[in-house]
Amino acid sequence: MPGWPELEGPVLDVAPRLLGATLRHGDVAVRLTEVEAYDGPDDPGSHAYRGRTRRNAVMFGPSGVLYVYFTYGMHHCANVVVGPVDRPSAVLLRAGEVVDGLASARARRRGSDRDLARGPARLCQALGIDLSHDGTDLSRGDLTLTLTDSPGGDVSAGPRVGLRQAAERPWRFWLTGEPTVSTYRPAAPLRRRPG
DNA sequence: GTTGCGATGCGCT
DNA sequence: GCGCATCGCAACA
Repeated sequence: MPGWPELEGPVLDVAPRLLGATLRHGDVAVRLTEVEAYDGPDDPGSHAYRGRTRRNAVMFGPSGVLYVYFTYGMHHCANVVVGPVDRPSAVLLRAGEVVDGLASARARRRGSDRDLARGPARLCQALGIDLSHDGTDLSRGDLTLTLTDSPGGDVSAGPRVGLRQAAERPWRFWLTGEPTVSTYRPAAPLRRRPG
């Protein structure tokens, strides 16, 4: 199947081009301000690094599809699938600015407007995205991605957030100076519980 | 602004 | 069983 031509290139090229794009679900729209690249077969930090499983299956499909996963027992995170079929790459949507449907987004989340979609799980919450949206084609329907020619600002790059594997790769991209970009927190070593 | 830590359930070894 | 592409809250600066 065709996929989405603008998203077919290498993930490191495509990821920064998603900055400034708009993800809309129903009446809520978010302008993306921070994203992170995952390059399946060569990336120890990627869900697809160890091959295809039930969870990561949509990463192996056509570009322009949403990959949603559930983590920490309570949070959802959303990615845009990128690259050709069988190259399981994706771009994690880390943060954005709510540009439409503010009332609906506020109803789903507590906190300041700036924080509504600041962080990958918050972004999903503000947009009402969950596992039922895994595999959704973003080119049509109720959940859509609209690309932009210009991100609307300078792009910065730096280390990925929250990973223990290959976090040092500078594969996180954000719009310089945007207040909605999530605060950087490196992955912490796990402490073993006593007993 | 920062750091520390518990919540909570599923995917994977 | 272990670990997680996280968050919110408390405490501190």
